[in-house]
Amino acid sequence: MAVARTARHRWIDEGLQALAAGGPDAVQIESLARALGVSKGGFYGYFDDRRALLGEVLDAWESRSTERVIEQVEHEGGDAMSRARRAAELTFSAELRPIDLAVRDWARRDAAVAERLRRVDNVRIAYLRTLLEPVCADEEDLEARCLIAFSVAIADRLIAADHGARTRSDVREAVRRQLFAPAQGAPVVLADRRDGSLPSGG
Amino acid sequence: MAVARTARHRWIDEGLQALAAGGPDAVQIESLARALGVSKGGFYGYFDDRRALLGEVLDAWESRSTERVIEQVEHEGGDAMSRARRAAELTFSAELRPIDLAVRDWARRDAAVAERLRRVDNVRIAYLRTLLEPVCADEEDLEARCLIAFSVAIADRLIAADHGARTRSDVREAVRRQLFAPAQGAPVVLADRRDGSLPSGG
DNA sequence: CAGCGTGTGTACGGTGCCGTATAGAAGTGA
DNA sequence: TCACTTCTATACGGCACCGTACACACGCTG
Repeated sequence: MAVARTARHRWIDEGLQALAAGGPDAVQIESLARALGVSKGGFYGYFDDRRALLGEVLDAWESRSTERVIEQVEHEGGDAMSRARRAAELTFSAELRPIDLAVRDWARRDAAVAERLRRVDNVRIAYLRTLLEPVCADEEDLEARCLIAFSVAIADRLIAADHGARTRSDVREAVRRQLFAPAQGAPVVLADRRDGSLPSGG
Repeated sequence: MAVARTARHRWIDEGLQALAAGGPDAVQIESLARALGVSKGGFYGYFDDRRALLGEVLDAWESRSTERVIEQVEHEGGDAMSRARRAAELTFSAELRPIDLAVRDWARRDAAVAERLRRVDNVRIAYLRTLLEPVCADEEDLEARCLIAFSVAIADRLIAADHGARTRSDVREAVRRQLFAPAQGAPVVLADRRDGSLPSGG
């Protein structure tokens, strides 16, 4: 059996990069082949067609941006605010963020992609809820804060506006403090859980 | 002089629709021609090439989503919160929102588009500042609230997550109330300006 | 060193789009 | 009615991409 000269996963990785850089339309077999330094000859040995590759590209993105991130964050530990920041860092890292944005745009015009994105976002928000729950007054407050946190994280690179003397990073930090500030109506015992421990659920 | 059978602006309008539906790559001359029920023959009488059309499509979007919106909102009046809601409604209307999102995605890979978007977003945020300024404790608070408001408005259709029993609209309303709640350190006189009047600047 | 299987390079037909050329149709003015 | 101008339909060459066909080359296996 001859050795695989261009491994299957290299097509997927290259596909992820193309998706990040130019959206699904930019995931072109001949273009990926050029980037890999090969011809497209071998591609159809691994994948049925272009659609099949796009599906596997989405699979790869889905697993990398949910399970792997949460496992990593929980493994590192820390209080709720620093875990939230770490989760955001990992989820919206330099490699994953552009893919995330490309998938969101894609989801606007492809129902199957939208369904995948819904699964991913629900996993992410469920995790975010566990981090924000201790400082919130009630469920409505919790949902509002989750939506804010998630929206700011996503829209960050989509918004082009300036903020006077402040940098975007300054403003984000202010938002973060506000998000983790105890609600006026929240129980003091919860508001004081600054060590990041979750309510023991009793 | 013969009458224009397919007016110039019809190409631009159709281009806006195509941009909204499928991004800049979907703004194809032959495709627009089919949608207009003509052939592409006449197109090159109005525009040099495809790039020229895309430029004018962006011009149209830019003017419709800044000046026209603000004029309309100021004309209708109301307090700050309802004016903010109205501005969001107009800016992110059923026709304009998909264009907005498409332009944001486009701006990630085209510097000229990014520069246009920056202009547009700065106009929008400058207006938003005038609405939020009365309830804010300081400039940092103001910038944070502006970023939140803008991010939630933009990310709304990009986020696919559910919110348990609540609808997205419920959660957005909760965010809105929080955004317009007077800051704990804010001057009472400003917090009470619920009629929407701006500080007279003295 | 043969013989084989697997991955790859190259070539091909098909399709869809861009931009140009050119002829014709539709309206205008004498 | 007859030029004349202006817009449009059609046809064309060029290009880039998809998916297939086929032949070659590598590297195992005996």
